[in-house]
Formats: sequence, structure tokens, C-alpha cells
Amino acid sequence: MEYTPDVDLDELCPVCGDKVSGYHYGLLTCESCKGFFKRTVQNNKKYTCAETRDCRIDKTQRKRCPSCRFQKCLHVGMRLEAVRADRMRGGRNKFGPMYKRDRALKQQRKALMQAAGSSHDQQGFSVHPDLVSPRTPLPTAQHDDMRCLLPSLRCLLPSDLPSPSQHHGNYLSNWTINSSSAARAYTSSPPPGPGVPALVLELLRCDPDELQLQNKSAARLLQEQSGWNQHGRLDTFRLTCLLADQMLFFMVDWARTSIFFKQLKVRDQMKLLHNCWSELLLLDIISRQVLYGREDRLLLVTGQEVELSEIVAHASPALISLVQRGQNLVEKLHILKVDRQEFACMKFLTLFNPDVMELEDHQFIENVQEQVEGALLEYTLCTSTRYLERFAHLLLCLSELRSLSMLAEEYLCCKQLSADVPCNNLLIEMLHAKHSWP
DNA sequence: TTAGCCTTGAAG
DNA sequence: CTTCAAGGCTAA
Repeated sequence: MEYTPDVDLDELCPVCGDKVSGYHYGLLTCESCKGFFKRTVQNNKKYTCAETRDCRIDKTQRKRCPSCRFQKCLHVGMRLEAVRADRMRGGRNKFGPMYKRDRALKQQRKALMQAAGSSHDQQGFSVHPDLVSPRTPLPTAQHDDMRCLLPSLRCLLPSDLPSPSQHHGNYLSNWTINSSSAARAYTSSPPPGPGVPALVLELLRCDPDELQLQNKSAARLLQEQSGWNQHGRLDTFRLTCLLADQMLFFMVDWARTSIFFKQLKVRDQMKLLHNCWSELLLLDIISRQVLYGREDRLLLVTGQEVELSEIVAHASPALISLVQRGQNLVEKLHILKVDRQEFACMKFLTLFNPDVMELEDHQFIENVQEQVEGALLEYTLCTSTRYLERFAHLLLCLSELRSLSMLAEEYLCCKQLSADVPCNNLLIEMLHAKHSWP
């Protein structure tokens, strides 16, 4: 078993891919990007891109476009506040504890990956190499402060840690909005980059960190698996439901802390989520494939991969057609090279659906829909020459997503009728909600 | 301007 | 005391 004592330093700089030299301005970066970021912020430098604001930044080309380099610095999560206005040397800043937590998280992640890798090898699972040395931004303070929200754990595993009391019984009915922590999350937004609409940046900031999702879901899955292994073989479908259930909790957590959504009354929040949960779930899976996935494999939220051929080999015709339609959509979005910004907009467009019946704050929801649509259009205008066509394609994908999600819900309903779905979880609550509204 | 190495100094 | 992420310096 390979062991590297210096866990942090074998990673690559998320900006340019060079060797990292330590934590700088919020995350692990190389020495040169540290210096570049410092010079840019200290001297209040303004750059302009001579190309189309999407220059590749790597070790050999990082000097060519400072504009895109700085943009990337901000995008991966380097923090302006960490550059000191008074230029005081030495000492520590408020990020110290965050660095410490991040180190612990990485350590834990590494152990998890080793455990997951060895225990899944016989089952055809593998671990995505890009995710072992991540290219996603590091967790920020706001994510670290978020408590681990897994109330479903309570119902499925009663012996587990106690969860907050508001999560007893019906998961959504008496769920409360923690506005103070939500407000804190958006107090310091980076300055809008050239061409990227401020709202798009804001929506992107609401996106959870992929690595944290991985850690939480992988830990949960391993725990479940160890429990099952004592009593018999693990059931794949049951495991899938568990994973979907987990993803639903992440989704609810994302929504409740997101801009606009947190301003809504709980009743409207529930209606919106009940309406679009399956779309958001699929969009989440699909965006993961487009952004990080590899061909002919399904990348799970846990960071594990499953061969598509393996799924198809064991699936019913209904499931096979679902998988194929999903793959077509992945392919389409992949060709379009849809990025995180656009996916973030698409998530909000899906969530803020003004067609939902009996909304109390219908006007507001319609406004949000229009604002996000406008921001997405503006964004495509900056990033694509054939922006109208691109924008139309993206909306078309959303409508395909809608019909796909309806098929998926039908599939789940059939499965549930045959009592294959484990009951008493958020997935089933969502499945039933749409039909049981007054 | 860049990027590797140096100095500093509060936190642990 | 040690640590290590800030800022500083300087040759290329």
C-alpha cells in the first residue's frame, strides 16, 4: 500500500496544475499563482483578455493571459479577503481553522477512497482518478459551518447519532429555514468577472462543494454496506435508493440555503421542491457526468464509477431505455460543453417553475425565473458566438429533462407497487407528494 | 512581470 | 518553543 506522508503537497494547483506549495489565500495552490494573486490584488491590477475570456490556464501557458488566470483564481475559490490591506507580515488569519479542517477532510477522504476502492473492486466499481486529486474548488467556510444534515439516517438506522429535532416525522412539513447561516453565506461575493453576470456568479456560489458531497455520501454508503455485509449480500437497487435519498437531502440543503429560495415561505418552498425533485436529481446526475464523468461510465456522487454496460446488462427494458435517454442528454450537453455556470442557472430555472399551481408568491417566482433566464442569456452572449442558438439548446435540454424525469417517476412508482423500494424515506415521500397535495 | 526563495510573527 | 501562511525580495 502506497503511503505519502505529505498528503497535501502531492496535489496539483487548481489554477494551473503546477505543484502546490501550501495553502494560499483560501486553498492549496502553487507558489507562482500565490504570487500572481497577491500582486494582482495588492496593486489593484485590471487585466483584459485578448481572446474570448476562456483561455486555458496551465503551467506552460499561465503567463499568456493574466485576465483569465485571475478569473480562474477567483473561480477555484481564492479569497480576496486573505490579501491583507495593511500588508502586515507573519502571523495567522481567520482561515487557519479552515485549513486545518480541510486537511482533516482530505485525510479522511483518502482513507475512505482506499477503503472504497478495495471493497468495490470485486463488484466492478472503480474510483474516478480526477476526483482523487480533485479539480473542484475546496470547501469554503460556509460549507464547513453547515451541519451534517442526514435525518434519513435516523429512520433507516435508529442507532445512529441523534439528528436535529425538527427532522422528526414528515421530513419537509416542519422544516425551518436557518436564515442567519444562509445570509452569512452570501455576504462576501467576489467582484463580477469580466463578462460573467453577477447573478450567475451568485448562483454558482450556492452550489455545494462536490468533494464534501462525496465525503458525506461515501461515508454513508460505506456505513450502510458494512451493516449489510454482516447479514447477507448487498442489494444494488436498495443501495441506489439510498444514494438517491442522500442526494435528495443534499438538494434540499442546497435549496434552503440558496439565494431567492430562502426568501420564500415554507409552503411555496415545499411546492416547488415537490414539483421538481426528480428533475433536479437527474440534472445533478447528468451534470456530474458532463463535468467530471468519463465515457461509458456512470460517476456517482460518492466518486465511484460504474460501467454503463454493467448496468444495462442487469437492467429491465424500462430502465435500459431510461439510461439510454439519459446518456443521450449527457452526450448533447457534453457536445455543447455546458459549464458549471450554466448548470447552476439550469438548476434554478428548474426549481423556480412558475407553472406550479397555487403558489402564494407566484409573482416573485416568475420574476426569479425571468431574472435567471436573463442572466443565462447574458452569460451565453459573453461565452458563445452563436449565443441564441446555444441558449435555445439549453432550454431544450431542460424540457427533455422534464419528460425524462416523468418517466423516471413512473418507473419508481411501478417499482414501489411491486414493493421493491425500501419505504420510509425522503425519496418515497417526494414520490407521493405530487399526488397528495390538497 | 514572473516565480522561487526569504523573512516575519500570531496561533498553537 | 515550532508551524506555516502571510508579505518581501530579486534574478531572470
